[in-house]
Amino acid sequence: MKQLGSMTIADIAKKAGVSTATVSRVLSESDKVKPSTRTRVLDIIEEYSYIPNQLAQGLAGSPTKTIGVIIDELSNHFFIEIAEGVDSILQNENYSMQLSSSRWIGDRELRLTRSLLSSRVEGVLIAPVDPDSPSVRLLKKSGIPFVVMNCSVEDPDVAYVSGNNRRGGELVAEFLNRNPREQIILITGFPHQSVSERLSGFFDTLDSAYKPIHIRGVKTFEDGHDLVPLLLTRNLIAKIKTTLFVTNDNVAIGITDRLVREGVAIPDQVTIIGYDDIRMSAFSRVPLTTVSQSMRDIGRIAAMELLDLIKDPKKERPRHNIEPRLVIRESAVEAPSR
Amino acid sequence: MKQLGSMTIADIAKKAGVSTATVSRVLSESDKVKPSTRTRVLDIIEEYSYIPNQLAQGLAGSPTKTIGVIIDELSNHFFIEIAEGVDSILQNENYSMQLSSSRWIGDRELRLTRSLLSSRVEGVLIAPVDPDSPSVRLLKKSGIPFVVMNCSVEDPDVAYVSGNNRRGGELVAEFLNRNPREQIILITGFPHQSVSERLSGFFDTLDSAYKPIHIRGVKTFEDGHDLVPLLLTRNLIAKIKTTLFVTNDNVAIGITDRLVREGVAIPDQVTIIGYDDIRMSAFSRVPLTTVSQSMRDIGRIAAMELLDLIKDPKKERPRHNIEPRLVIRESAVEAPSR
DNA sequence: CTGTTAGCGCTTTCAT
DNA sequence: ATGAAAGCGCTAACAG
Repeated sequence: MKQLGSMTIADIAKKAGVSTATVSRVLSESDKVKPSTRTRVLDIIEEYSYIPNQLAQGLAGSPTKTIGVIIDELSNHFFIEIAEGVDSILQNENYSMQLSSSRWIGDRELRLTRSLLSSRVEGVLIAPVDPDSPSVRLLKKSGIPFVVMNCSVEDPDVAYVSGNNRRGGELVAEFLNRNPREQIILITGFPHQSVSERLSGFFDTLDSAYKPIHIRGVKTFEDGHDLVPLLLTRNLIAKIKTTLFVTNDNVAIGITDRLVREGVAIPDQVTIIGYDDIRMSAFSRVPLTTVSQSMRDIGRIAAMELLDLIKDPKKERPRHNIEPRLVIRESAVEAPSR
Repeated sequence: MKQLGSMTIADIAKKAGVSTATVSRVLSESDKVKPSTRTRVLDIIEEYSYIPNQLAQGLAGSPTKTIGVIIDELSNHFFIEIAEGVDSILQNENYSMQLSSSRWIGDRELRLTRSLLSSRVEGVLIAPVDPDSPSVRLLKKSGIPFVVMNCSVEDPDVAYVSGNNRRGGELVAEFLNRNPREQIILITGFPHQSVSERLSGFFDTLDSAYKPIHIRGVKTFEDGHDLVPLLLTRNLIAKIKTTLFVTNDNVAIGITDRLVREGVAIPDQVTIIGYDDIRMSAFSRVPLTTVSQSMRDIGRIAAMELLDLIKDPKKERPRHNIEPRLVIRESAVEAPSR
């Protein structure tokens, strides 16, 4: 017996005493096959556990039933939750997802995009490093259906699903205006459109008396952890009543943990507001007050829209801005104490 | 100009005034091309942003440079950390990974496996629902290089990388023997080989005076959360000094959080020991004492072994049992109080 | 160094 | 209802 995987449709055809065309027909569920021969073929297929070669199928023109998904980080719960949302939709439609991570590297993102195009996925979902990145331009040029996640794109010809980041920033500023503090420190990680939007909403709304300090490049749990000593010595957050607005829950959780270890009182002395509301945020050292934008929804909506676009490519490009809301937990509470 | 993606090697060949073979050669970096024609071809490729069709390449025999990865859950940090480890290795070797989740459903796992085989990945990494699942048998039959993760397999012909789960269970039991408590409750989720092994190591080592209660089917953060009221009323854990051994950190974190909310003192009244040491465990409501088995290492080692296996398919199948260690944090401390 | 050509495994008219 | 045959886009001998 031939090695599994090297068996071809021709082998099956021969054993069943039919032509390859017929085998192909039973494979594609086409009903134009006499039931008796159909079952005969199916039996042979079963007997030899024959698996059709997807490459050949794709090349010969049948749809690959695969969509590509590119996210920025595997190790960031934010993106994983998006991927879950996507997965949950695709599974119903019997599509499979090809997931990969750009690691925030534009070049890698472009390579991944090329690779997806070249493997003839039917569509792609991408959370790009930049809304105007080469990969997005490539996708547009390619004509393949795609939707951008976690970015809003100017170009009306590209579909996207994003949180309303400006609004999120405003929510935080409003909270701060209601609950004044002596000092505000902004902590951000990768420079990304979503972050700038959050900040611009934030600054436009914040009482102008505030002069927030801005610390950049803080990207991970560990970075957050390591930042705390600096905050303590340089920004005197143990003396000055401070609010930390951290534009990424992962980092906020790291900071919170270290702050607790250092004996800083949260939220009395230091108040922390995160962004994203990843699942962990409710369970962290001090449950995190944060801006919630359901990532699962972003993933789900993006996937549904993509599927629609695949069915009808000339459909108008949908553009979603999911409304965020501020979830108050323990790290920063509404204090009518003024 | 042709639509990007429908452009073929023949089009490029014609425009460059060479044969398809030559274009193919410059594509494959083969050095047997005169530099001048090489650059000419490259220019044309650039100009039209031609991307070769991977399906055709694969069909025609060139390696796909892709490996398939099947995990049980996307939403479980345990598996994500494995995937990260895998990704970190593959990226260096310029392989890409096709990641998908079985959702603990054997049938889905089998479908995914079939799909991977049928798309001619060069190898697969799988964390199977069961070490003896149909997918593993299929993989073996297929002759494709693969390594099982998070399971140990009897069959000496299959490679695996797993934690030493028995030993992990022993570590917990030893801790309990050293730090006696009035009541022990075992909390497990999906029935899985890794869990049974943990339990058997645990029971074999635990002082026989203990009669642990066993609660099954607790699978997620939320499940853990929701279990607490029951523990309180049915098992009186607020009265009886209890240790909870939870074989999955996700669940342990959920339980811990709820316990804190309910005002139960950890670790004085209730002590919690988890398993896995996912990254979050250090940052959770009460930092978790847990059995650590570096998942990133499991992923990394599995990926390296797979790559080796791809290079030399007749190589002996490696079998790794990663040694675990107990990480003491705040949810259960070593108490010389006896 | 480069071109010709025969497949790779499957789908899909077009006949029958 | 089924078969024959022409591709799908690319690679890999084999010639030259």
